[in-house]
Amino acid sequence: MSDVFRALADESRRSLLDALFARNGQSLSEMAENMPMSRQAVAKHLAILESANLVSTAWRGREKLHYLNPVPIGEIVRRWVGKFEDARVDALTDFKEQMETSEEKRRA
Amino acid sequence: MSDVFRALADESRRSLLDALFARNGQSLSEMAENMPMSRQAVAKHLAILESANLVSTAWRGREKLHYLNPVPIGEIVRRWVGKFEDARVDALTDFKEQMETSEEKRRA
DNA sequence: TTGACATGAAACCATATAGTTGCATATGAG
DNA sequence: CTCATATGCAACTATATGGTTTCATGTCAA
Repeated sequence: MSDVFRALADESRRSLLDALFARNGQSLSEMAENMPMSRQAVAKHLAILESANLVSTAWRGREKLHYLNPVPIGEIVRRWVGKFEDARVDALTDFKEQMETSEEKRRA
Repeated sequence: MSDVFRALADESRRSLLDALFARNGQSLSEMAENMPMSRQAVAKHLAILESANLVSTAWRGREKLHYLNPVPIGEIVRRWVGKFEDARVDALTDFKEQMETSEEKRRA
């Protein structure tokens, strides 16, 4: 869970996921060509995505192919974030009430 | 967008959001009491959450009250993550096909 | 007014992170 | 076999990050 959020926190890594979304199964070299950094840097990012289970890999000869992970880790994120969305209306209510209370106090 | 993911990347900040989910409208001091770090550290975390628009604040006298932001930033995250979930099945298919191709090649 | 309380701000420190370069290893092609 | 290609690994650097401590400011209450 923590790994997933930390993996997604980096813009370069989100770009890599976008690249795989556009074309799945790319090799490291392929992906590195489209990133403004060294191959080694890209390899590190991909390793982080892999250990967060957002990407899975398969070797084909000397190429390491990268795939968006079929395991729906995204569900975890959605559920966690969704929990706060469910509280949205109540939060707004509480907020407004608080502002009014504050306003009454100020006038008194 | 980037701010949101970076804000959510830290465990302490997710705890603070959880705390506000449990009881909305807490003051800085209140929140700091339940965190294993100094008040100043908590203030920094809350500032980050605020600038990512995940939390909004209102002053009541000398207290600064914190609220889960009614603006549904979560939607952004859900939509971004959801995009990849939509690709889930295709990714799996591509992956399997790739593995089979690879297998045939190996045997050949 | 005075003092206690709530927050803000700044300097500082240790570690984590994102990147680099250089070299080693493994595999496919000729 | 030999060489070019694809990746891995390790050392190193700069900056970002999360935390601390100290001090300043603002507000309520007696």
